[in-house]
Amino acid sequence: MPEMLEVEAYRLAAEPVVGRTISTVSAPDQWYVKGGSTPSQLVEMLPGKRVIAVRRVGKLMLVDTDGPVIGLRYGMTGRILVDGGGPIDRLEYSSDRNDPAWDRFALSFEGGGSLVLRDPRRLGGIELDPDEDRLGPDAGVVGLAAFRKVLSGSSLALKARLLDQNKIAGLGNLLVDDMLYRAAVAPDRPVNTLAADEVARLHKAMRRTLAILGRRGGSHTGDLQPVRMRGGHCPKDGTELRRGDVGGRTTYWCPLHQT
DNA sequence: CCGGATGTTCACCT
DNA sequence: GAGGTGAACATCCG
Repeated sequence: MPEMLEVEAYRLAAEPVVGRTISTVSAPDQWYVKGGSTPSQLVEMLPGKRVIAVRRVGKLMLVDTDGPVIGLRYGMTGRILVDGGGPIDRLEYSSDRNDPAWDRFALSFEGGGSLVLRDPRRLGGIELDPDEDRLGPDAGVVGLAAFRKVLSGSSLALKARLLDQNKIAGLGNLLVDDMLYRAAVAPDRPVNTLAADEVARLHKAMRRTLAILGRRGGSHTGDLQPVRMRGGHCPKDGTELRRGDVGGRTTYWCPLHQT
């Protein structure tokens, strides 16, 4: 997905629909509607409801209404279109084509305008009243003390724990690799071997990574991104990067300075 | 043609 | 329960 930086861009783009009233709903894909709801329930329940706010926790976007909360997940290739336009035209690993056949969910509003979720690979989803409590604290706001709790009581690999949305919400594959690169910590370190100063370094690196990549324009603008390939070299010291599977995801890191 | 890509969930192991 | 693995979803790119 879009990781949290992209979802935040989507959230911002959706702000203009706050205050509008939903007129019609399109949910053509049953598989895309999660959490035990059915497309027909959405189509019945949402028209007439007014949008109160658009929020985000981690990678989950939440549209508050005076009825149910609408939860939007973007998977890896989901984009938002608001009143016909989108904040991100080109998405890494998605399609440059722009086929309305990939519209998995759409709201139309009284007086005009729309909010559309366009998702080629269909990895995202819609859920009414999603359980927000299952998510860990948002990576953008979590403080050092809470972050220490995230990284405690487990022998799991560091990267696997950082990707666990129930422990800390918002980080994806690219953001984690870049923050670990900056923090100079190896992704396969068991969480319970991290020293207190390393955890502090990770927290600082996470915040810097989010700020810098946010400014640059997204999760794909990390320092590791240009060399994220077989045979890539560390921008810091020129060492050939290691490539491996950590936490079930392809991972690149520098074997020299990330320890 | 094949493998792999910003993700999540579920089944099935140990 | 914790943790690992592989499959599933569908499309594009090298």
